[in-house]
Amino acid sequence: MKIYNTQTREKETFTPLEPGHAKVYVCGPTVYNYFHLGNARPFITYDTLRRYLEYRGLKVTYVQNFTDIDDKMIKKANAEGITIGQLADRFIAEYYHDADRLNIRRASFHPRATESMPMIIQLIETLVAKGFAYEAEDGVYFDIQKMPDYGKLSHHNLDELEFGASERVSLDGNKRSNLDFALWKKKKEDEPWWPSPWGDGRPGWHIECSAMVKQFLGDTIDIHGGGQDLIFPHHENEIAQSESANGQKFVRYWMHNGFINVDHEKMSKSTGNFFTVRDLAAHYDYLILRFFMLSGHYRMPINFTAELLSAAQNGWNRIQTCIENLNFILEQAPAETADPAAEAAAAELGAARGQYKQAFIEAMDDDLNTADAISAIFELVRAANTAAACAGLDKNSIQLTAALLKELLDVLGLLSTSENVIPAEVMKLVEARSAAKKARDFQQADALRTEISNLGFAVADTPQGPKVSKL
RNA sequence: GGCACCAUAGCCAAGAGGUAAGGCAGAGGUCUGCAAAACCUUUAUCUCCAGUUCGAUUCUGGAUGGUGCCUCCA
Repeated sequence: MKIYNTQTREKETFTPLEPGHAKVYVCGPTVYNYFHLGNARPFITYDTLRRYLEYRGLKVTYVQNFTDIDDKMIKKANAEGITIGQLADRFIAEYYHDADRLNIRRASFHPRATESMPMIIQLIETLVAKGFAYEAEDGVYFDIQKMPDYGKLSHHNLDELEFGASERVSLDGNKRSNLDFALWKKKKEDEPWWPSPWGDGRPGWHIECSAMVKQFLGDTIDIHGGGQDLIFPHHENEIAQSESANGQKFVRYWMHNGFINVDHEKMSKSTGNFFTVRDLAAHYDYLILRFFMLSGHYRMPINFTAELLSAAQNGWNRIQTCIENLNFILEQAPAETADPAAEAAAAELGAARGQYKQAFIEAMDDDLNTADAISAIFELVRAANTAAACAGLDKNSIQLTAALLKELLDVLGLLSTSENVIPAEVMKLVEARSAAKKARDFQQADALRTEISNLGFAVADTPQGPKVSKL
């Protein structure tokens, strides 16, 4: 598989450091609110990466943290008169509520920053001892001047960065350089604190991730993922901290996803143009949101509009209907193909399964090209629909096709688990309608169909009899 | 000022140095009591200019337009 590495700006063949075992870390949410569609993108993207790596036979240790201590957490908790722990508990639960429904699998570890305090302190101690960090009046800072290759991920050099920083921020008296960043912030009023060798206080944001990576995955990991806005300074700073402290290469492949835009502008909490997944889920199935997201390449921006979501819904229905239809015709399908037409259909379908599975894998191997992978699924759907129109198609062909569709959808996390349960009440109406139709009482039949749809179900007439599905 | 990214049909979106996947929407048709679903047919010289090449939409340079990062941010 090839992965685009932000650091080298090239697609590289992915080989885990430890054969057969990929170590992946993804920056998780700050748990002070429901997450919005933009936040959901990395969760979905890297969950899909993880599923695919496992599909290809790798063991994956997958870590996604919860940031439960930072300015936003403190502000929100103080505003609500609760502790940051209570705030975190609440929104971690809300995270799982949404994430589970988006088919985002639970990570191997979901560490909370506040639970990694010993490792955070240990890392800072190491950095101070090695001379990469210094203590100032209000905290401990990383000394950028000690890190000559700082900027290697975002491809900035120190001079450029100094210039940019000086244009925007006046030098804070406690720091030696504008670019130095806080590892430890000494206690202020109304802020939670932890004891440390530099007095009571709390960790800086960047060190939390370095600490959790080290604690759960070690000094060198294979893949680190996150949004493009984290490249600088967050990931750059993680590199500075981890490599300076550990003396090892930190991350072998850096992956960064593009943004979700609204009216071609980045969706973000600060600009207020965001849609939470929870709100959208009131109008669209969670998996449609996931499908929508995966229908473009993860590094490209996605412009979000209601129209596009509706279009995604229609495409999604096509896939779901195909699987429903396969399941439906399976019951009455013959065990063996009898006539030549059915035999030909079965042969063609068999070829299509091979061809499109191959296409799916090639697409995913190419830097997780889910858009192409989904079009392979659509082509398989068309092949299945065509073959399914042939009445004599055998059970085995149908089963193999349905199984492959589900297999591929599952790799993308798009396998719907909800079963189509038809209440007895509805079935009764369906039977009554069939009887009315047989008697050529079409008025009565149509009236019953209306009644059925009022109960939330659709009935369609097929050569195999009436097919009922949820509206 | 610096560093990146993007520009493909009405909309969304892949893509390869040799005349463009897929989805949505539209039109026509087949099937159906009607419908639904499905199937078939149909809709693009890939922003512009220059260069490299036998040949570029795909490579290089430039222009124009859009976005992001350089400050919390997925």
